[in-house]
Amino acid sequence: MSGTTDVSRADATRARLLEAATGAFAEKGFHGTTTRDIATLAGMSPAALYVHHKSKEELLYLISRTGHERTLALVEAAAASSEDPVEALRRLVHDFAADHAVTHTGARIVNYELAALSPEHFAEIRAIRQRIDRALGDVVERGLATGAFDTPDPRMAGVALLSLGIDIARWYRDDGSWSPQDIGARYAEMALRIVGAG
Amino acid sequence: MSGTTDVSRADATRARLLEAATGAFAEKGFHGTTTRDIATLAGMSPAALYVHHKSKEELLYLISRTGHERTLALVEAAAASSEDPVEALRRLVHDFAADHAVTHTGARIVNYELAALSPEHFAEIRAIRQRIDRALGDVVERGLATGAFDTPDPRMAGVALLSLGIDIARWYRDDGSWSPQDIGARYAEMALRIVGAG
DNA sequence: ACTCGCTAAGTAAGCGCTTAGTCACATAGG
DNA sequence: CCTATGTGACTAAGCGCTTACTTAGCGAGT
Repeated sequence: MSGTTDVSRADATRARLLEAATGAFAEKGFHGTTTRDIATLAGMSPAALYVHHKSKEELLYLISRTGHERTLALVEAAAASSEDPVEALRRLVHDFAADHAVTHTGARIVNYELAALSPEHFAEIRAIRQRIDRALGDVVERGLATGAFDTPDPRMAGVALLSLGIDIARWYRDDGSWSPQDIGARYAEMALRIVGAG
Repeated sequence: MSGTTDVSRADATRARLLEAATGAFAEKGFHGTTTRDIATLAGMSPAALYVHHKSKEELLYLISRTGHERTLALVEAAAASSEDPVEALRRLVHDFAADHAVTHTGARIVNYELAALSPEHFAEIRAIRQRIDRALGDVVERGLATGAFDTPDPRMAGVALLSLGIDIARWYRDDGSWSPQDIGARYAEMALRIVGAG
């Protein structure tokens, strides 16, 4: 009982530190954030960070890996959600865009702080990104194969679709007038126009 | 004459420092770049930077302002290049996308290092960005007014068009297989599909 | 029941190092 | 001699991270 309590308390502290790091990295970038910033945001002393994590870079890696894995799961689920390429792509772009809006702080780190990762961590993350690209590319190819899509350069269209979603992390603000669901729905329609479905 | 020579030599040195800073900021970010990185890249001693520039932030500001002014000029020229909204938008997106590919190092700083600017410099830059947004928005509105475009949410379509171009700065590599002209042409076609022209 | 030693969580202080920026001085052209 | 250009040596401040230490809760031995 008490053991369990201790473990969950430690986990909560780790999570607080990760949340603090996410906010700070998203706002000021990895190199613009100090370990004191993170500790202060989490309401702890600078040394507490090192009780729970090996280094500042490890915090970045954990945030980046978690975010990438969530996105990969979301994209693969959407790709497999329907036999119909139109419906699969609609859901993929909808969920991808809405997720980038909801988790825009994390998504900012995921997409714009890759260069601050260690070479080993970067290699691991890059592999996940390639799986995301492939899942999207497969849906586009399915649509071309069935004749549902019509685009002169499918690979470039795929890059553009990803850009649309990723860039949301750059411009989205919580106090804006568009909800993540609005954005997801509109972006899904734009995506279908881009690939010539309709 | 010799006075002129001296001035142009100084200008060349300033330009070398700006180029070095552009490369370093684009690769490692403003906070991840040291003044020694910049000076070394420019082939000078660390102190030489301060002969020609007030601070590291001033370098960022100069790079950012120059880049934004170039983009604004390009966008306004494209918007005014044709009475036909379809042709104006085609040229705008083509030039915007191709320029982000050609100048991707500078464009990366322009779009992803805004938070590192001083508050005063940021305010100035933001004003330029708003003029860019407005120029694009005007073209989209013209297309809607003439019935050439058809889109349920023109403001969101405008944001998406900008995202398409801006995100090129994130993924474009000089050794890739697509030329800036290829990208510009394909992206212009995708843009017209997004706004429902066609 | 009650110490005792063990462990995990957390901190105050500060180490070794790097940072942006400064300054006295050297050099060269006029 | 004067000004513009550039440098090596320097400084104050801030960085990531470590260390020595405190505190609190736990099971084991008696």
